Amino acid sequence: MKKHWLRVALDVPLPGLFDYYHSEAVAIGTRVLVHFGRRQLIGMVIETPAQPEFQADQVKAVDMVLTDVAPMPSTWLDLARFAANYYQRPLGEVVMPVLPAPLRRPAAYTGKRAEGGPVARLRKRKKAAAKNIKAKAAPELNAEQQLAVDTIAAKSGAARYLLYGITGSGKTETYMQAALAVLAQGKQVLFMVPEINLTPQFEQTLRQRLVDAEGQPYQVAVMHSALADGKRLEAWLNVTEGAAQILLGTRMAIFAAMPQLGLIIVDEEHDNSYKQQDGLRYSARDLAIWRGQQLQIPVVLGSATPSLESWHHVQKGHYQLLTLSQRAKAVPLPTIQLVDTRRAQLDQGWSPQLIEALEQTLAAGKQSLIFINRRGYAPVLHCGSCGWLSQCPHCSAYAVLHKGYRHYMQCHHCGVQSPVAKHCPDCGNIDLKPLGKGTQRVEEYLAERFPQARLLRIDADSTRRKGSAEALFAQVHAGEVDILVGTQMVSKGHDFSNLALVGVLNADTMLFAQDFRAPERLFAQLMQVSGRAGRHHDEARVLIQTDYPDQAVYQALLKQDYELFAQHELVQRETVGLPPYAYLALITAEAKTIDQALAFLNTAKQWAQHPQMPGADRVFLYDAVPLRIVRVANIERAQLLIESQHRQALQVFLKTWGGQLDELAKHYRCKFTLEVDPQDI
DNA sequence: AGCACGCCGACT
DNA sequence: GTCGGCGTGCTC
Repeated sequence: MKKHWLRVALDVPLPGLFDYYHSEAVAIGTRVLVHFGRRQLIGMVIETPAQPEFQADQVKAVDMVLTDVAPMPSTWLDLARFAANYYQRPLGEVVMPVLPAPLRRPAAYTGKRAEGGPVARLRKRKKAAAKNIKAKAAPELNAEQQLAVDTIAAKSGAARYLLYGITGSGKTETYMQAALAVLAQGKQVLFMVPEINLTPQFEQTLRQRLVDAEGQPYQVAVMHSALADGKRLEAWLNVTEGAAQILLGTRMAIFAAMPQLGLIIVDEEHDNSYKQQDGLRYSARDLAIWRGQQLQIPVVLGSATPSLESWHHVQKGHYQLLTLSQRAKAVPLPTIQLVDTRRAQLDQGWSPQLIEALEQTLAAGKQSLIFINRRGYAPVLHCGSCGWLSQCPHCSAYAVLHKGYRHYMQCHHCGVQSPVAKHCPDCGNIDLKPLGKGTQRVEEYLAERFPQARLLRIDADSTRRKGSAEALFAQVHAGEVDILVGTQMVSKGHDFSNLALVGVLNADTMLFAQDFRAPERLFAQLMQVSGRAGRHHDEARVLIQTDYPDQAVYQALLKQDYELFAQHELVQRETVGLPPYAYLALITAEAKTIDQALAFLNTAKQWAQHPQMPGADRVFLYDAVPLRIVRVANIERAQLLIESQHRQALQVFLKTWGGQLDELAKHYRCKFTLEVDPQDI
């Protein structure tokens, strides 16, 4: 019997592919059921070599060739290969986890109830009739929107656009019309959104607006992680087999195989949730750009506050800028005011201006939103009388107070430690306090101060139960709430028609987080939350309390001027050599003791300095530092930042160096992760 | 990552 | 006497 050798990708954290054989030829991209050690796994055939690389007498036969779906196409495998290489993970950790669970679960094929496999069982179930959707007519586009649509539709081949438009400027309608032009050519469209459960109306808009010339709706498939296995499989089959023309999904949707893909749209492209935070740590936005290039199709990134990476690409001429500067409904932008809290008589953190605004809004029968940031606890040392902050002498970052058996200040960027200042170096004040107080008392205070107001808090805690977020938002829309207290959850998607006031309490704690992207996030967040107010209302106000009204980010917010902010921030980034002027990778090590984690990272750094290490002369390694939250579940964590001016040099370096770290980690009894293009430092 | 083997502590 | 803790070694 002839043995057909197969090299199979398996979802195991081991480098490389695994050799198997089969009695007949198997096409590349086919899934196979195999024995691996003592367990059974489903993997994917990646190569069909003439000879195995592994010792031939130890190569096992494949248990089953799974032909219930077509082999994955070669362009899809190229995308997976690129992602595996770029993010430094084995190919099996890319190709398998991105498939719907039933397609990679052995029990779905071998179990007692597995007859025919999950795909056959799905097909056997009676197909529900398509919902009758009432199509909506196309609204008239303004000149800017029309220009954007025409520009996107005019060019064939690869093209990258940044659709830069303020809240309410009609980005969504621009997407729709651009999509319609592509759909009319018989092509598919991929829409990506940060979090689907926060934007349910987006799906409705797609279904209502995307109809063909005869008024027949195009088929929409939806994909996100909260979807049940069967539903996800169904959506996946619909797009891969071309039955659905539109895929609306979160970051995972970038890995859907779409045979006729003709346009990719990434809405809110600056949003952090496009970056996967475990396993393969990919950026769906960046992969969208790659995929557009690969397939020679246009990619549209949309945002009111683009990532500085994308803005930089515009300035370099890599992306074409499409600007929407007019509000579609001719409603003026809300006015933004800064409340200088150094000069205000605060009552438990509340300025008289904000209290007065709340009173007025209540009296007018309008709604208010108090926006709070739960992650505002970075203990930057702060002088209340002159505003001094514990700036690191070597970086554009702040040294953070470490409390423990001994107290010290440390910059998490360069690792430099210093003693805790006993008095303010600028004015001598001895009453230095860490900035960043808790926010739990916000609701209590409001309840006390405004006993007649109906309060509602929307955050991760209050919406833990499935579906409860929608119920809470419905209360706001129904006018059952006077003052809404919310975290960043409320800043996305929802459009509150009666909202006339937004108050921001602890913005400064967001600004002085040790992450260099903190100002960028703060700006995007506050612009976005401001956009919740006054979308149907002509006198909406936003009040931001701050000790630092002169900071560039607040001055830009005051003018609602993204370009001013981006310009300022890019100069800073260039000066200190941070993205988008440099490329980063981050190693995070976990061990029983912080010493083990640090020893592992320090040795790894020494290895990097070996003259023979490829790319080492063009990368810079910072010192290993403990994480801000060092200890989690009895594991201590430290990290090491790697920087290079050259993406390719960093890639080459990581490939060799990163490949040697498994062995080293074992020696120090560490676990580690390597993240390319980290978003959170 | 799983999964099994293997060698030491507190229980029916 | 066993149940079970998690160290360590292997997976084509």
